Amino acid sequence: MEKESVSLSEAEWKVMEELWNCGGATGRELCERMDDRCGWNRSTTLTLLRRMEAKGAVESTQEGPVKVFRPLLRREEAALRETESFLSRVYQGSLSMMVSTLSRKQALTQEEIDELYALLREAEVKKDD
Amino acid sequence: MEKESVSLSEAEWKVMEELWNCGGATGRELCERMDDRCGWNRSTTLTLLRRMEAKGAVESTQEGPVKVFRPLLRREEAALRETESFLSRVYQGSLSMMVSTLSRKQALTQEEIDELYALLREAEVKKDD
DNA sequence: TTGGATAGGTTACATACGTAAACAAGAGGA
DNA sequence: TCCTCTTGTTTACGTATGTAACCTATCCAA
Repeated sequence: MEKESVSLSEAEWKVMEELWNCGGATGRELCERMDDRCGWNRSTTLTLLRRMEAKGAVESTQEGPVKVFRPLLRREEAALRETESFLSRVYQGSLSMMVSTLSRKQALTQEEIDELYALLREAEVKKDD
Repeated sequence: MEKESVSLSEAEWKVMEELWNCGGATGRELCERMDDRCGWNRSTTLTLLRRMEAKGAVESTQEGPVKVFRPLLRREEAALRETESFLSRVYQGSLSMMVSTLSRKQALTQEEIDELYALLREAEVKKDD
């Protein structure tokens, strides 16, 4: 329930991804998609959905003969939480240290660099509000 | 042994952090530090070291009466691997998407923005080599 | 009415992780 | 010599995670 404390495992992220993309889907639909995308067995998907409902990441409603699952977490919330935990674990919480590492390892393309410039400019403008 | 496939858990990262900082230390020293920093029991630290040795993240040598542990993974390698896995899990592999999210959530300080600019400039210069 | 498709629930099981108690072996002091 | 401190090893245990088989309730078509 405390959205705060909900954390998603690797596999759960994949399911959430689907849910975020479509807003909500029946168990059936989700099973099919996860099979397509990850080759999961139907049971696997349903088990994950059940666990995710238990931890408050999704909710489900019985609609006639089937269940419809919807995300309870917003993608950005989840991403932000995960990002913070990642940065603190690996880079002492410093985004700059992360980018610096990527740069040193030549892991930045020119495209990314350009996009980042654009983002930074935007971020600065926004600060002036 | 395949450094490629070694992945570190949250707790293991903390131990590696210590090892990276000092280059190597005896079990005793590590137990003390982890107790200081995380309040861990001696056994906890030693168990982690053993598991980490098993997965090839550290090595140990018997030196006289004690063991000395040293990191086998380089910090940057580990950080890079972890970063890639994180980005692909949460942001479809896109660093820009991550920064964009942080920016939208006002999670960037002016200092960070400045540092990032500097890093990007450096990265570009380096590309000209 | 009845047997196969459907949708979902229950149980299972191996591995990973956090955490530590219990145990053993060596070394130095009483 | 014997006890205790130190250092490390073994064993343990609950929870999380990935993965899925098996079971059950329904409902439709033959």
